[in-house]
Amino acid sequence: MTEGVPQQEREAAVEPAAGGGRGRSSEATRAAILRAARVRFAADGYDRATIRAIAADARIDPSMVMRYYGSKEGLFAAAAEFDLRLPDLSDVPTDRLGEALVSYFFTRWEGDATLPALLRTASTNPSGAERVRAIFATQLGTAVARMIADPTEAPRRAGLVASQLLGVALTRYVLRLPPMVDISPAELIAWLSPTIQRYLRAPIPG
Amino acid sequence: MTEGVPQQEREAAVEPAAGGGRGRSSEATRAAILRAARVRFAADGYDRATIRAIAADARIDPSMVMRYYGSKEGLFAAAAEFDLRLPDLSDVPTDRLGEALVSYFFTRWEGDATLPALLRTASTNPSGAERVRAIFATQLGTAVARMIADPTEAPRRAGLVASQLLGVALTRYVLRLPPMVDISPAELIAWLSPTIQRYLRAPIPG
DNA sequence: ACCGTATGCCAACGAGTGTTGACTTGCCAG
DNA sequence: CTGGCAAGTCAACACTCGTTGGCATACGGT
Repeated sequence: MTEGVPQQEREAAVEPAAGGGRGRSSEATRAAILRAARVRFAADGYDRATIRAIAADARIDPSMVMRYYGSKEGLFAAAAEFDLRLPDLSDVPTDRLGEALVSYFFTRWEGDATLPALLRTASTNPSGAERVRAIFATQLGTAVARMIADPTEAPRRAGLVASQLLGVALTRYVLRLPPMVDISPAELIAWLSPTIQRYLRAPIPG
Repeated sequence: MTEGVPQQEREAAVEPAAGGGRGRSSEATRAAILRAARVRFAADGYDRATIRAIAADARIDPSMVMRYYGSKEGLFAAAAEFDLRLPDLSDVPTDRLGEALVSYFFTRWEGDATLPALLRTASTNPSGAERVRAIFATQLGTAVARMIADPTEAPRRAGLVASQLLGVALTRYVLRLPPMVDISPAELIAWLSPTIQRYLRAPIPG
């Protein structure tokens, strides 16, 4: 009763015959494993997501996971390849950067369970936490740096932005606090935009 | 190399002889177990914190944990007994409620590792998540209800407040994003107070 | 002195984990 | 047709986990 994913209906549709020339379909199984791994890691986190369960979802033997990805850590590393895909916001008026960033993050997350997976894992797994640190330092940090005048303020402002956005992801997708689940994305965007806007552009308080 | 707590120096000082009348010191061991459990759960989360490790920290046999707390779930339930201890803010001017709440949460968290433990656990353990939901629905929800005019808005506003405050706890104490770790509590309070103030008191946007 | 009882330890069980190696199957080149 | 090779299966190993029951020990009351 602690399962995150129903046991039935695993890997419904598979590619009939992947393109390539030689070698039957090793790339297809590789992809199937990765897909199943993403779902399981997302639902259960690193520790509770077992290789056996992932293999069962992908309808292959657990040993194939080892053959293709070396170890559970290796599989997770491949599954958690994560690109925020932050768009270019250079033509957004500076007083609407907050709204643009919040709106984008929502369109990105509502259909992709990778971020909750990352949060779930990073909470208990040191290498998962390191990965989140790297993602936000490089991707969000550099994006924020382009939005502000003094680049030395970028890390601090990016940290504040992350604290609010990850807080929403945590309460809405992971903890599932009812008020945060029930609220509509539009209303949430309206509430959050001024916050992010201030973290990005307001003068440093003191 | 995945250990959260160094193996040495476990349970340094123990009460020489707890007060009571009969029965040597069962209450002392009970407390020692609970203390060690809090540390381990805080550092490692529910899954990675093993009963054997907790028992070793408390310098007793794993079976004693079962005797006193029935099961690992029971131990966690006892260890995660969590009271936000929100103070009475009824005499705070309404335009400084945000600052008061943020300041309080900081004095509460900086010396107490229970909240990170709860977050770490709730991320992967369903009953842990349920506990967080209950805590914030009852404790924070009712506190917020007393701060606003229309009580029907309380859950939504409390959810928003939780998203920011838990986001800070997550990024500062669990993920340890460098910018959020390095920033001083005073500066963090200055940044966060307007956010919380708005979530508490601003008219609903639309 | 004795005994009941609470306190604690020890060894073990059963289940589940990641991981490994040897075996079987089916395809394509020669 | 035949040999080689990649894809996949199977059973098992070594380990750790939560949990259990039996056994030792030392206290307090009588």
